[in-house]
Amino acid sequence: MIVDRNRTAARRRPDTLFVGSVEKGFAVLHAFRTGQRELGLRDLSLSQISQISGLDKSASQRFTNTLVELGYLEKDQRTRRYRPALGLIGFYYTYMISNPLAEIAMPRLIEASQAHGTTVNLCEPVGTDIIYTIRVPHQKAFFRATIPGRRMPAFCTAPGLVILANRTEEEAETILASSDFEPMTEWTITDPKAVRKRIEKARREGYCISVQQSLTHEISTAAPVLDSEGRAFAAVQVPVYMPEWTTGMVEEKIVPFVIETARAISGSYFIES
Amino acid sequence: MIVDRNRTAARRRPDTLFVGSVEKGFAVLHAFRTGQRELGLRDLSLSQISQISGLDKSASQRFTNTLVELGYLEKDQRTRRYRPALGLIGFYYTYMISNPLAEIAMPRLIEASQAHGTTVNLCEPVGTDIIYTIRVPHQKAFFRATIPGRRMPAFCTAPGLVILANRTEEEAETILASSDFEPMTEWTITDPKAVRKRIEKARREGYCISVQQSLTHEISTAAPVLDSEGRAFAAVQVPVYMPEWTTGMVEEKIVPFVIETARAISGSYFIES
DNA sequence: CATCTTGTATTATTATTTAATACATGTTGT
DNA sequence: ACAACATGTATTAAATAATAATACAAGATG
Repeated sequence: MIVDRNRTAARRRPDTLFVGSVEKGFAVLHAFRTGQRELGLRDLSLSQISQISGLDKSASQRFTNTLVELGYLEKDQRTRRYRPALGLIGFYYTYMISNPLAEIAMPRLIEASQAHGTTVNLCEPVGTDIIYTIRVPHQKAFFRATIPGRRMPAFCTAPGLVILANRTEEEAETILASSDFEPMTEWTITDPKAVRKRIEKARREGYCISVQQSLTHEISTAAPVLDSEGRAFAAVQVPVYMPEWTTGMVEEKIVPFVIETARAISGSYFIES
Repeated sequence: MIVDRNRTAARRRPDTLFVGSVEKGFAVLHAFRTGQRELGLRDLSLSQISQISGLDKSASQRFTNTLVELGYLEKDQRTRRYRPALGLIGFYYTYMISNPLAEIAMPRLIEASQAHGTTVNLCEPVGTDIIYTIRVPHQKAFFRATIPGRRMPAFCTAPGLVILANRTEEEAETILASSDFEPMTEWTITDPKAVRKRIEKARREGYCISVQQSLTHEISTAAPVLDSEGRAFAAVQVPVYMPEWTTGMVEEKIVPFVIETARAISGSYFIES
């Protein structure tokens, strides 16, 4: 994330209610996600933070120092490198505890996971991406794929497609228009036409199965969580792995309870609000 | 969290590398945790944010606006109230993905959960508290008790005590000295002498069982994750509930695999570093 | 051992944040 | 239904607090 230095100029009216220092602080934290994803680095030096965040050396220094003092970064005195600190995870709790969807979904996801012996996840859409908000892990998997908060493009994931399928035509098109269609695996379908066909299929069938679209060996199944108008605002997702599983087995054993779980959450949420 | 307005004066040397605006931004986010815990509020009005954070009206306005623009808060245009937004949960991922302990622990926790049919958690210490960093849920429980990022006082939780038991005398004393010994349930042991006895017991036995100390009906079992010097830097914890479980059953069925899982994580971590 | 890169500390400058204020909108009680 | 109050929003002059330049120290590299 490169901070827009001329934010005020770029906006219609200079936003005097926007505190740039806050954005810059987050830009530093954000550098760690980028650094991990693009360079595979767990910790970053000051100059790396500077490069990735786009902040100059002095700014990196000040914001990094600030974040260390606040407990959101920690510094290895030996290597002089920084890494995310424990203070960060409190924000997950803050979000979840005030999230009515999570409260309703959690027991249902746990129940489904236990009853069917698989991992069961909840996803919520953000821009062109989906985020895994709740994970109830049940098999070992790639470490990345077991952590809540992971972000994936909507266009190549079952939960993303199933949410797009249950939005208005315009909404879906807007999201697709700003998607980058970068492949995640060698099997990722990146042709926009093919992606649209998958969305149509998901709309007709009420669920979506993705094979190795975002992770090798993974068969991902998802069904939408709908509000009272039938608009998707979340998805239940279950991953299983090849070669133990085939799409045939998934259709028989996984699809029904994924749909059922998503429907149960939709129903409870409807009553709540 | 009340922001120290005279931070520079309060510190030995005025810290020119500390950006106060960042702290204030986090103070606003922090207000939501406090608001939820102390007032049970899911969303907050501007004036509530102002009251809880200690920032004045203007500051609350600016920082709240900023956080909304950055996607860390969302505003209900109807009620004009704010609540934590999805952007926040990315920080959990950022922390976890760069955390070697988590990577080692995750598959072991999943395995243990599956093998023994219980929830299995990992906790890390912060100041006088412990934080649940990984949760592998397996039974339904209080919603709060299923969310990673939850913070609890060390003195009244099995993982907290078992970590204190495997620190130096001074370290443990320092932490206890700044603990507030506020009871969490009507059975919480708050007498410092009794707490020290529990720590000694945990040190001798290598594990700790807590009955209804932080949550009613909960029997909590924990064992320490140790570094090569024998210092605890995390704990494996398993909660079960009364009356289905008794301490006798826990000693027989739970304790052995909690110790075993913690030991396995310690061992792998040792090899890694 | 010299050269380069990276991290740390200090400062004058000014741009950004600030707090006061005024206005708009909503809420409450009689 | 209206008045009185509380709360939210927008604007601005003033000055503090953040900034970026610079110098120095400490490692890394060849």
